[in-house]
Amino acid sequence: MRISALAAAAGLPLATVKYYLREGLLHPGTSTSATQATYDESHVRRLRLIRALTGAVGLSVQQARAILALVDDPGDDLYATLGRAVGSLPPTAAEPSADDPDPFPRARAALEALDQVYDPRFAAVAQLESALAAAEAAGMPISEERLLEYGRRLREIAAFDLERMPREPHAAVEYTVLGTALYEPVILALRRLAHQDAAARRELGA
Amino acid sequence: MRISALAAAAGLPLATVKYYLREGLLHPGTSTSATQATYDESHVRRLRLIRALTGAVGLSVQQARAILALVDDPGDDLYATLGRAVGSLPPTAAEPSADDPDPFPRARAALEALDQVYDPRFAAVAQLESALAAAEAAGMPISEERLLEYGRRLREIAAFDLERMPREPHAAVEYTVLGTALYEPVILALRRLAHQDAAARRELGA
DNA sequence: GTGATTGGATAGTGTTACTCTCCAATATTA
DNA sequence: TAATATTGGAGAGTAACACTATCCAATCAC
Repeated sequence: MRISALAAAAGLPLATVKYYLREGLLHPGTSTSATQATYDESHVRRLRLIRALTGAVGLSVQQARAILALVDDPGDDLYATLGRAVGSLPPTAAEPSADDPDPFPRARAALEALDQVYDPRFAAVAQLESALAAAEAAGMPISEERLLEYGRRLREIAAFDLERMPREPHAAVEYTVLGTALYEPVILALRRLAHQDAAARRELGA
Repeated sequence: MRISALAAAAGLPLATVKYYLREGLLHPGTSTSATQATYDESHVRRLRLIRALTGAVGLSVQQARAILALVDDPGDDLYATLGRAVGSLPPTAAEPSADDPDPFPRARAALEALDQVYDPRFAAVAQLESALAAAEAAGMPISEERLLEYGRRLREIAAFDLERMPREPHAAVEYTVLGTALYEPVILALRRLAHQDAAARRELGA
């Protein structure tokens, strides 16, 4: 398959495929001469994955590259790889000042209340802190009761996810990293729809 | 309070405050002369809300304006207002072609399986469809089992949210719209942390 | 052999979220 | 009161981003 066929197969403009190639999101094809290279199914699949990440998940090209790099070439430590993956997912929280003895007080309290591991190096901790701080600044702080409720339900979801993780290490990383990213929009949409469903039932029932 | 004091109180550059004023996110102060106006606490609070929405929630200025307009001036129909609010939240899904008899097959099937209302006019339906399609395109389709599990947990969360909705209509709209937007980053962070917690426990336990 | 296509590079485009500069009209301060 | 600073308002400038377009000589396909 030449490049124009690849673009057609993925339903993308040729210029865009060249762009992804240039940006290193898509691995090069096999050169057959100075002005020719061939591409295969793996390139088509990769383009679909790139579009899923930059489209529905809403990643920037940079962030998508970081995630893809992790999937392509994971470390042997799932925990650390997952940490790095989460770090390259939005929202990107600001780095804490290095000398702050307690840079994430809200997140630490939350995790203690939930009886979960608190590791300030993990990017999601900073994300949680800034999300809690934002809710607070906006005049809608999250009560401990709400936090416990959310935390409990999400731990149930996470347990479900973990149960279904493939055994084989490379597949496990791919599943975990992509599952974190790809299923998040589904989760948000489902919550919004659950709200709508509840509101509709209330409207009709009252 | 003059504009520079307002900017200082909100911790923002003066130019940025002027920008939000120009863009209509922040209501004007009370003019006291041709080159003077005064601002009060409501302006400080509004700036904090704007930053929460554009920062942690990740809205664009356009999207934040749409959300704020809804909070300022909601219709009397909570269901419809919630629908409009969700429509202005990311991710923005493409409009379906008007003549398609079944524009959201995956979302429809999902909602039927969950025994929830299916209303194709609701923006979250399109969002769910594109999220499911993206997961599928990326080679990680969501099984019905997973959908049921996620849907059930998120309905529990939504029920909790609804229980705590204020009775007074204006407050209810504000709670619903801002709660949808502001708590989403918290939910994502909690899921990521639950994964991390589970992975850490497994690492140590094994 | 001739016109189309290729890989590769460079430059241009439209959008977004600020940020800067300027201005004359006021305020504040000395 | 005179010198200095600040204000509201408008316009232009900027940096990042995700493409998109143009160009080129080398090579294909017919």
